[in-house]
Formats: sequence, structure tokens, C-alpha cells
Amino acid sequence: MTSKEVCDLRVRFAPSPTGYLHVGGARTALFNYLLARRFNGVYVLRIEDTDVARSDKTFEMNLMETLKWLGLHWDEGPDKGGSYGPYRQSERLRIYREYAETLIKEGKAYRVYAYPKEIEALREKMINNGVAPHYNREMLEAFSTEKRRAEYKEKGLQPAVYFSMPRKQFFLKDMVKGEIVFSEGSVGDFVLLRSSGIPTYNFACVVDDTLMKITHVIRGDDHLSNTVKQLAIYEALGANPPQFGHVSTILGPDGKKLSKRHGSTSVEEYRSRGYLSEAVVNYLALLGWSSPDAKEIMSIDEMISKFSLDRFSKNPAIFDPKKLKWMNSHYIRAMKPGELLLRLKPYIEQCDYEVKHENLEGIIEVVKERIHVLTDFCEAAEIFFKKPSQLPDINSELISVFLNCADRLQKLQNWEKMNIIKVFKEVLKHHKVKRKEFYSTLRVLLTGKNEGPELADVVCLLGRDEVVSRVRAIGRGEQCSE
RNA sequence: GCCCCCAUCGUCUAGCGGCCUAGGACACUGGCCUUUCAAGCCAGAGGCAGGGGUUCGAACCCCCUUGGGGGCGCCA
Repeated sequence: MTSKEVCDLRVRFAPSPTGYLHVGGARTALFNYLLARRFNGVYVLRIEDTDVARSDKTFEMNLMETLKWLGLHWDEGPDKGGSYGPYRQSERLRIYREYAETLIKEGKAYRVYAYPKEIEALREKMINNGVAPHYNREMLEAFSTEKRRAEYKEKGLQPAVYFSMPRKQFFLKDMVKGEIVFSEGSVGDFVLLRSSGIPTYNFACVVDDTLMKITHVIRGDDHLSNTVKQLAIYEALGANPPQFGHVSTILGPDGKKLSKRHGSTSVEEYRSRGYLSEAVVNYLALLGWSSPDAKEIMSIDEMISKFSLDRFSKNPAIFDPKKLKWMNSHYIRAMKPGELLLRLKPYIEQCDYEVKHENLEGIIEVVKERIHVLTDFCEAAEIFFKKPSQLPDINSELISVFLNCADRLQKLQNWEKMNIIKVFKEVLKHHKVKRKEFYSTLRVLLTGKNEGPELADVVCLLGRDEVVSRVRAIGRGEQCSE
């Protein structure tokens, strides 16, 4: 990339607000963000809401919220404004119509007075005849009879505007895939402006990218075949296309395009299931891109400093929830308890017990080692807030050992982990009990579980009163049964 | 049917003609550590889709086959 391009670099993320942000979309957003930040460019958010039926303002809000959560903040967008707005396609309809009009005047586009049903029939007929379903001007304009035009006028209908696809080859120098040739006739004429006056994706996208001075476009390779249409429109408009980089699609474990039936596909779902944005961003970055030093755990700033366009992989990537989970647990373990507490807040509220403790950070410190997602917290920390529901089945000899242990703990001067360990050792010295048996039984006695954090930590955090009370329960339990 | 893209361990990938006896990460298996589980550490298993070329030499370049993905919408 030359220095001139660098200083003018403008990229965009252009989602359509028809659902929650998909992990594939998030990855696209991330790559564009990284490119912008790496080369001091401008990152634009554009809302592609030209699908009136499916677009929803709620999704738009959610999209922006999720993007912010991921830390992918944009410089220009519908909420922030900018010199090239508006940034919502539904607010730019006049612009598209003007451009369509120009193309019609220049003979590069034309009006079609055909009903969608008729076009559909035409299409089916071609498919049935084993011909590629490509339209051309001649077959489409056949519908535009005098009679039909009058009918449209009478009913107040607007004709759709079709683009006249030039019969020639198109070349694309893709930043990811390399040189691609679209042979002549690979696509036919297609709709620019619907009869509703709303532009189609390919048209709006080109007009906007041109007007918004977008220099680089990183997107999923499901757009690759359509790029020829866009290239043709750029040419018709007399505009220079941006540099394209088509990243391979993210697939599900079965090798098919990642979809709902593979489980969670939206960033929102991972967020609510207790994933950290750092982990999501980090994992997504590794799907189709790799850092030059082979380092996998990277902060977003690290990714920015290492980002370059020549490290994209051409092959499709299968989404691996296991690795994401591993990465998430890694980030949880690496996080300072104070910070983790903040992230944990919404999940703590969902616990079915009251989380109240003078040293909650201390609890988080020992619990974070064994959780993979934030939603694991409630179950993992339960031992500190709930007394065990069942007492272990132990003999009276052992009971007296534990009662003695409780007495010693009761009298312990400074309630500190090291001192608690000393008490354990004393008890083991004075009683004929196996180490392993002592510790494992004490654990069950205190927590009702066979596994958990280091016992001294548990005891320390539980606090003197609670520990003594829980241990002595075994004594009371025996009394009751007699 | 036509067009386009892709092909390295199960998965993500490194590799850009000799540093490859193909490296790393996740997952998996075994061991160590340890009062348990987890983490951590060590070790192991596991791959260049197949076939032709080009070359002194090919995972890497070319062609074919096969396999996978995507597109061909008044969806984006």
C-alpha cells in the first residue's frame, strides 16, 4: 500500500438491520476496523436498510450496541454524522434516483414495465430450457408496450429500472483472492431501482461507496460473484471502484454456511452466554487472518499494530466453538478480579442466591481459574453463599477430628490462608487420619462437593463463623439422628 | 444448468521452489504437579485430496479429476 493511499484510506462496515449481528458480520466489521486503525483511515458505519420488509429499527439499534460492545467504534455513522451522510440508505433514496435517471439518459439503464410475476415466469422458463436465467434489454423491453405504459400510468405504478450489463469481460484484482476474470455473459441485466423506487443492494452500495469515498472494502466472499455487477456500475458511473478484499465465509461444523441450526451464530448470543468481547474479537480475527509472529492471543491494539492485507487465508473457515470457549476462559483467567467483577455484574444478578460478601473479589480470584464463561460463575461460586444441602456420611471418629479442627479454627489468631494451613497440619499431626481423607472429607463437609478451589482458600474466604458453623453441623446432625 | 471461489493434522492455521523428518494453536491421549477439580508443565497421536506435468529439486508453479463453498432475486 502506498503512502498516498494510506492517508486517504476510508473503509466501511455496511450491515443490513435485518437481524442480530452475525459472527461473520462481526468479523467483517473487525477486519475493516483493523484496516482503518492500522493505516490511520476513517471507519464508516452505513446502514443498508433497503429491504423494507425485513429491516427493523430495533435491529439497527442492536447492531450498533453490539459493535460498541466489541469495541469497534466508528468515526462516521448514522448516530455520529460525518461529511458524507446521511449514513442510512433509506435516507438517501433521492440520490439513488438521480443516479438512476442519469444512467437512463445515457442509455446505460432502462425502465421495465413488467410485473414481478412476469419476470418470474420468464426466469423459470429459461431455467427449464436449461439456459442461464439472464435477462437482456430486448426481452425485458418487450413488456413495455404502449398499452402497458398507459396501464402503469393509470394505476400510478412506477417501472423498475434495469441496468444494461455490458457484454464484455471484467477484471478484478482482489486483495485476498488475487486476479479474477469474469467472463462475458456471466450475468445478465439486473434491477437497479425497484418499482417501489428503492434501490437494490448492488446499486445503493456502489453509489454510496463512491460518494462516501470508500477506498477499501473487505467483505465476505459470498459477494464475490456479485462484484462483477458492481464493477459494471462503477464503470457506467465513471467512478473508480475501491480495492476489494473478499474474505472466505465462515462455515458451520458440517461445512455449510454457518446458520442457526449450528447453534449460536449471533454475537449477541455469545455475549449473553457469558463470553467476553476480547475473546470474541480475538477468536474472530483468527478466522481467515493470522498474525505474522504466529501469536494467537492478542488484544485489539496488538491486532491493529500487526494487521496487514497479505495475511488473509483464502480457504473457508469452520467456526470452532471449542476454541472460542478456550480463549474465553483464557481471558477470564488473565483478567484482574476487579475488572472481572464489573463484567460479572449482570450474571451475578441472575444467580438464584444472594451474592453478598465482604471479599467478593477474593472469591472471583479463586473461582475465575475454573470457569469458561461468565455464566459459569453462579454455579462455581455457589459454595461460598449456600450451605451444603447434604452432610457427608462419616464415622464418629472422623467427626471428632473435624470438631477439633473447628475448635482450633475458632481460636485462630489471624484468619489468614497460611495460618489456616497450619491448623490443618496440626490437626493431621494430632489425629490418626489420612491426609487425603481429611482434606477430601472436609471439602465435602464444607461445600457439599468433590471438587473446587484450593481448600485453604475456600476456608479463608468462607470466614471463621461460617466455617465453624458448617463444620459443627456434622456434630449437630449426629445428635439429631440419635 | 451456467459462472466464480477454495483445497496442509478432526478444527483454525504457518509455509509463499531447497531451511519440511511439514511448525504452532484448539480438541484428543498419556504423564508430572496437587488435598479435589481446573489451570499449568512435559510427552504422544494426527495432515500436504488424487493424477499428470515444469524443475537438479515441489506442500509451494501449471493442467486435469475429485471434493467442498458461494452466486445466477424487484434479498443483502
